[in-house]
Amino acid sequence: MTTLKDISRKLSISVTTVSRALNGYSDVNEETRKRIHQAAVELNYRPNQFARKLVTGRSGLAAMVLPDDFGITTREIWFEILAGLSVEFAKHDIDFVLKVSPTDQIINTYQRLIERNAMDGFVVIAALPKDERVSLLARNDVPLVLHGRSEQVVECPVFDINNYELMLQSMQHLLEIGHKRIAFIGGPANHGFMIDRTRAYRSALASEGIPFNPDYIACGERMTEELGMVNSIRMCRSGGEEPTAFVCANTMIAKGIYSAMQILGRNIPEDVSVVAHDDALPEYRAVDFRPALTVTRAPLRDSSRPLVDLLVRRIRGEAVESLTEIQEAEFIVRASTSSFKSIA
Amino acid sequence: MTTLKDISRKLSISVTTVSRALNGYSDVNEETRKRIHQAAVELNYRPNQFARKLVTGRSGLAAMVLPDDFGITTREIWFEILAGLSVEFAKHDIDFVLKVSPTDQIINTYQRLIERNAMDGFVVIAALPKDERVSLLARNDVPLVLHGRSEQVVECPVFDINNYELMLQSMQHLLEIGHKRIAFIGGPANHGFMIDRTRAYRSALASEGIPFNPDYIACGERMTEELGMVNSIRMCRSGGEEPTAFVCANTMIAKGIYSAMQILGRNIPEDVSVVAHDDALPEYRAVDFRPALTVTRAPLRDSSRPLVDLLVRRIRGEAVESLTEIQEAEFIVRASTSSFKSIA
DNA sequence: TTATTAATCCGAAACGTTTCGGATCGCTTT
DNA sequence: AAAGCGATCCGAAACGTTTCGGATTAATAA
Repeated sequence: MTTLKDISRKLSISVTTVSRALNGYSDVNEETRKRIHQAAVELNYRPNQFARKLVTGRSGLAAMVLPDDFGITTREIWFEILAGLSVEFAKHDIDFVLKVSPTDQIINTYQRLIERNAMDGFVVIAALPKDERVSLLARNDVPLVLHGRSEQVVECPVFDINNYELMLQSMQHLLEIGHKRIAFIGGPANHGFMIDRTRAYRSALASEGIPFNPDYIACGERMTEELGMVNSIRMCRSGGEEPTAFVCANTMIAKGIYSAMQILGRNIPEDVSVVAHDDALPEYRAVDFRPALTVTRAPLRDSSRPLVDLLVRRIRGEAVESLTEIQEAEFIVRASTSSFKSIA
Repeated sequence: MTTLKDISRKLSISVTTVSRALNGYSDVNEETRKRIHQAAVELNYRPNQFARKLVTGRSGLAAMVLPDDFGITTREIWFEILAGLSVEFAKHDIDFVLKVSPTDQIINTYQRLIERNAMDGFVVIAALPKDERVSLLARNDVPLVLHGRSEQVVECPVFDINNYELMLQSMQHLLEIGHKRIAFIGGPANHGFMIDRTRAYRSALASEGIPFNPDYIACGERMTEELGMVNSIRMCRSGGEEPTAFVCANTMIAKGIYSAMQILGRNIPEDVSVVAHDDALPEYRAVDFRPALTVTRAPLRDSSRPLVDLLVRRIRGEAVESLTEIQEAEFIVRASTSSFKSIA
């Protein structure tokens, strides 16, 4: 392994200068910088991360810890997120470490990681309004980036999609084409994104003077096909008035509703309209639904870059105030929504 | 952050002795060791991994690099593997870093990681007979553990399931209950596990004097439902004699065959028998197949522990010869296989 | 001419460990 | 009494970087 000292010796230049040249300091002559760089590539020099960490305090490591029961979502989605983060971190020369922890040990795992002091930062996904993970990390002054907005006023960078707005768009679309009985099937009620979307749901209804019907809203721990299937069937069979439209927190739920409607002998979009939020998972392509699914679209893959960027900037010491990014979703009308014709 | 020096100062004992006490060396008095340990917990001492790495050369980091197109398998499976590795490494106080790399850059990625010299070891999955990753790592003397047997005689620990044996079991079962036209649908022909299983397939046939029919074997890059579906349909429609039994390299393929048979109007197990190898993924539970699927079973989850153990022992310097572990699969007969009755 | 300044460079300390090569002391053997 | 030994401890160097606080030189300003 070649070290600074090797380059220093070869060129008869001090270790200090070699270090400063390689790190782009201004107090080194342009020509010696050239020579140093050249020697560095010739000798195939790689800085020793650990020596560097020892003095700078940076480790070049960032982590994410996830529950071994996969929390609100599925393996595919986690993997999508992980893969994205890994490649984005790599661009900043940061190694991405994955910690899987028993669900009831999550906080302990964070605690240990913080104590060991080996991570430059964390990415925290699926923010709860009062998120213990966030407060623990923030309290210990370790950089984190949060996916999803947390209620607590916290000194940390945040990335999120505009959940309020995208829900509003879906609702307005359905309302415009005449729907009045609109159901919403989503994830855990306590999560940030659900709070925002529920708020938008209610406010859209209110703006049309439609009373809020609690039977038309369903929340489940896991946003799966099953959730969509079970709840849409329940809503249609409850004996009351059936919903004429469904909005779903993701495309898996929509898929479940498609199956349910087939079982119940309802046609999409003639009998019921369906719109979903689309994370753009390759396994659930909204365009491949039959009929093709109307969605608000915000690819999960696209969240990795901003998440990593925000965290890196935080680690570099940028002011937290500037580190917020809210992404707007795209609204794409396809064949799964059509205007509601009341039964003749 | 508390350091050795802090403990040393507090107890008026040299840093050396503190270090040696904490690391269990024998040349420190039992009583002072006690005091040191106590002080360590009082001060909440955590050794600085980076200082340690600097002198020992160990980083407490292990990595796995995977292709961004997920190679032979699916997101769920990768995630299952990742999760298992993460928790097992954690037991050895090793952080697990995940590298996702463009498929055509895999070797470069390894190269860079090796140069940076920041990983204690790698786990390499899905061995090819001549595996460039393996030879690269071995050549550079970096510890790795291999999942799947590689043809090349290589100085590295290996974990595998007994692919030859499990295939033999499936075949013998089918042969015993009278099947003669047995098809095999599996993964990429060049992978170690496929080579072993194909060998077993042919030798089982040979032992019954049944000629090998190349039309009855199908290999695909990705072992998915689609692969099972497409190939089983093709085999049944080829115009020649239809197979009376299928053996599948995993349960997803089996699922595809189930769908295909339904489409073709064939009943399982009356018309065709199906047996698969079962990695025990929660999403594809063989017992939940209708009819329940006969399998050779070797849970993927169970491979994490041996993989990690082998790698850790290799890192610690154990002789490679002792570091091989081959796991036998369990054979479980369920309802998807029944004796072949030639059409009356 | 002398003082100032800018451009380059460098020595040495520091980060927190581990480890090599003794040192000390009291006991046992000769 | 001298030598040897085991048990226990420790100083100092080393790992590879970064960085603080100058040092040197030549050009510029006074």
